[in-house]
Amino acid sequence: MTHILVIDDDRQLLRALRIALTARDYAVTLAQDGTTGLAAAQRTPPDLTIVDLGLPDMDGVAVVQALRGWATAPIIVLSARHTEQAKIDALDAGADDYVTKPFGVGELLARIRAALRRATPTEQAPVIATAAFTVDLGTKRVTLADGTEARLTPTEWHLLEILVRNPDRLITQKYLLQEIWGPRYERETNYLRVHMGNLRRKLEPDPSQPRYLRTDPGLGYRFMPDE
Amino acid sequence: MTHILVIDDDRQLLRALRIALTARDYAVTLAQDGTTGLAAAQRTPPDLTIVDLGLPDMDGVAVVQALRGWATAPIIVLSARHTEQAKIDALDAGADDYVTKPFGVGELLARIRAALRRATPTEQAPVIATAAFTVDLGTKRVTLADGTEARLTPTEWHLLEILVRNPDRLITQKYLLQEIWGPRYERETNYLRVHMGNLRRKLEPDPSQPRYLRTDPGLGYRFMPDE
DNA sequence: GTTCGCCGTCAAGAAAGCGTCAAGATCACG
DNA sequence: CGTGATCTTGACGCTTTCTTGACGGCGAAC
Repeated sequence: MTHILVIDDDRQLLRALRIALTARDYAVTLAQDGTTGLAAAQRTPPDLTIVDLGLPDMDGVAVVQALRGWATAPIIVLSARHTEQAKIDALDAGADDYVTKPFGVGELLARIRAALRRATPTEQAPVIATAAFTVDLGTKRVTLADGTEARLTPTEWHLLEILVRNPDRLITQKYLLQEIWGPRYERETNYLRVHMGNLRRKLEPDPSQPRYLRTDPGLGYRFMPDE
Repeated sequence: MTHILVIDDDRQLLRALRIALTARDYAVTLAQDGTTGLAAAQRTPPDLTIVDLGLPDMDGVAVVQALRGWATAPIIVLSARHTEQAKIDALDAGADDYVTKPFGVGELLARIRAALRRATPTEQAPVIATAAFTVDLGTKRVTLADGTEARLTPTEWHLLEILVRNPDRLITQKYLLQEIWGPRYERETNYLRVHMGNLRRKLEPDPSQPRYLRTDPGLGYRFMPDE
């Protein structure tokens, strides 16, 4: 059954959503603030998350960012704010949709259907192995050839995850920057160079001669698995 | 470059969108009614389509359905209608998002980014093969007949990609210059000669007697596949 | 036969991109 | 409030790539 997590502090809205969603045969989890919501998401990862921007303990955008750190399931943001900048910020933080209150339940359900429809149904094998290191996307760990574990920073992990999920494929600098830092950082190719350098130092057998994390000058980077 | 198709009959809006989108480095195609829009989509499938619900010749929902018949690229619906049922119908027809007029351009751009972000990066990877080299447009790689990989510069790749996507078809110098360097460089045919020469040196079995990258004197170039 | 336009080639200087380093700035945590 | 980890930011050499101008070959027009 499709599992939906709702993070909102409006008890009345929570109740209405619970009824509407369970009636449509969704499994629903409710949370009234950001911290419990994130905890619930980590305990049992939902197939879709609905987040209110106006939470008592933290900003909704922060919740979206935290979720996007490890989850790929769709996120729909609810808000009473109508300002354009709020929408832009939430969407750029990684939200899939933004619905302004008040809204019709029917519309929200339709947007949920739309978001679920395009969600990748196939969670592929989350372990990528090379001769030099092994990446476990499930447990978020990288093990080196000698058995020791590589300690990656959040940014490094994010970078590695994108590359490793698309073996052999060229990932453009623009895409990486947008995905990791947001569209405003499209031109900060400095960031990429620094973090890619750190990543190579931790993973590559010979960091000065990258074997797995290759640069395509002027275009981007790519992860090259063993033959 | 990411390609966006806009189907709308509001000339003023079309103009505004064209300006905003091209400024963000999107390639834009405009259509003023459903039939020409669908034809344009079929001719060169866009990476994202924006459809107005109120078209002169057909209902926007019908356009969405027609597109969804064969295309998987994201669709964003624009509409002045605020009724909930209209939104539900459009979303259930296969639209990815629904934006009600009037809207801010910034918001639309953010929604475009969101839609493109989650678009399946696993779009089918066309591979063009000849006896001398193989071009993989998905991974952006060129392999020579002897199995080695050809290292192309960004400009060379750009040039090759355009030609190879249009086998047997003549591509004018003007088009190539506009596409790669921008409209101001229409007369710099020097650039083409130099880079085409480099490309031939890397790909052609006998660079002085081009077999695949042919010159049509005075007109332009064309890629000629085997047989 | 000459002239003209167009093309391919070459080489040198200019520009841009890359990896690296190190010094602040920022943040999380105790 | 201090500490350590992480991220940002700027600078530096180095290499690759692009631009730019010049040259000669070739064919068509005259």
